[in-house]
Amino acid sequence: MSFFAKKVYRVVLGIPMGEVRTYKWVAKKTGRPKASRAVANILKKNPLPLIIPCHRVIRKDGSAGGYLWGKKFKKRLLELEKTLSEQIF
DNA sequence: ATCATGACTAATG
DNA sequence: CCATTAGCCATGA
Repeated sequence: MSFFAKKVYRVVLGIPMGEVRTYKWVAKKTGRPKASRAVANILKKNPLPLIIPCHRVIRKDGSAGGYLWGKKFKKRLLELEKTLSEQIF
């Protein structure tokens, strides 16, 4: 576990349910504004797929981006979280 | 140190 | 939607 990776996970863990952030946004929070690609690398290797909400990190252009279990599942999960968070809060 | 990889970004076609 | 080009950077071999 590198220092950079820990910061990435910590930042991603802080993304609220029903909301999304971009790889670039996460990169900037880690202090490396141009390391969006490196952020993607870290998330791909993330040790806790179900705990770390890496599905809330999407592309700058709005598309889902990649996902361990497929981008289409990623989109559905995001919509589910959005509707659920609206009902709960 | 060097090299390849990739869940990126931006621009272009 | 797809493909290419160039820039970018942590990671692992």
